[in-house]
Amino acid sequence: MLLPRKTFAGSAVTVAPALLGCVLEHDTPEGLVAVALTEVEAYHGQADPASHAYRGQTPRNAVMFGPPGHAYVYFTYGMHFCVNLVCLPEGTASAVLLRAGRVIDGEPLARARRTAPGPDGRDLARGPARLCQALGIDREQNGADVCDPASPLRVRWPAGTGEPAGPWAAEVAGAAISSGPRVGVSAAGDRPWRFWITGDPTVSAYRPYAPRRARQKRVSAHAQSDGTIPL
DNA sequence: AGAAAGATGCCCT
DNA sequence: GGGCATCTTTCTT
Repeated sequence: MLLPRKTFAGSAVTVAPALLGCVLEHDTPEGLVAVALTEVEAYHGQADPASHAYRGQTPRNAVMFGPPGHAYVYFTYGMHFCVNLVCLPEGTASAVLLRAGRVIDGEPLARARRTAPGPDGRDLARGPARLCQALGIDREQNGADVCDPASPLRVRWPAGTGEPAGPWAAEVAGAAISSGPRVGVSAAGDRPWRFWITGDPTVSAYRPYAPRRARQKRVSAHAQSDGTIPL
């Protein structure tokens, strides 16, 4: 069961933790690879100095300003792709960067796509660029509608579940959610807009930008009944 | 026109 | 822990 578009109606900061535990799958001629999302980051559009949309709309970030529920894929460092899911209505830019996941389907294909898969499956999709590599996501998927059942790239609830009534999908499965500073972000690095499944081995190993006193903060207990985070 | 930096990952020491 | 690979966007750092 795919996530309905209204899942992406809120801002990235509220949508990001709700995506943890949900499944991103990419169906290609080579086969299907699916990952359960374990780590995400929110980028809050033009109000966020770290967002690609901070300085307004450009050809590159146009998808971020489009309707919610679409994939914004960008190329970086001359060799890597990263994928975001767009939030908020058309005309506004807010997106969730998908940083890591656990491969739950199509592991042989994911392993074949990765250049340095490592001995265990933990790092198959650990890190935003590795996640894209494992799933075979590149420029072709920029703008893809992840809410469309006919789309090769889509997002669904965990198997056998529907929309969680109160808590988030990851918590339905008994996991706790943590938040902390974003990775590689110098501007606004203090905002705890990185979310991950507590203790999950597939969460990327990078330290937060300002790690010294930026202690991890548990947000699960602070979540409101509608699944949003008080800011 | 040109340059600098970037929401990184890999491999080597 | 650090250098390298290597390209696109954006602004003239």
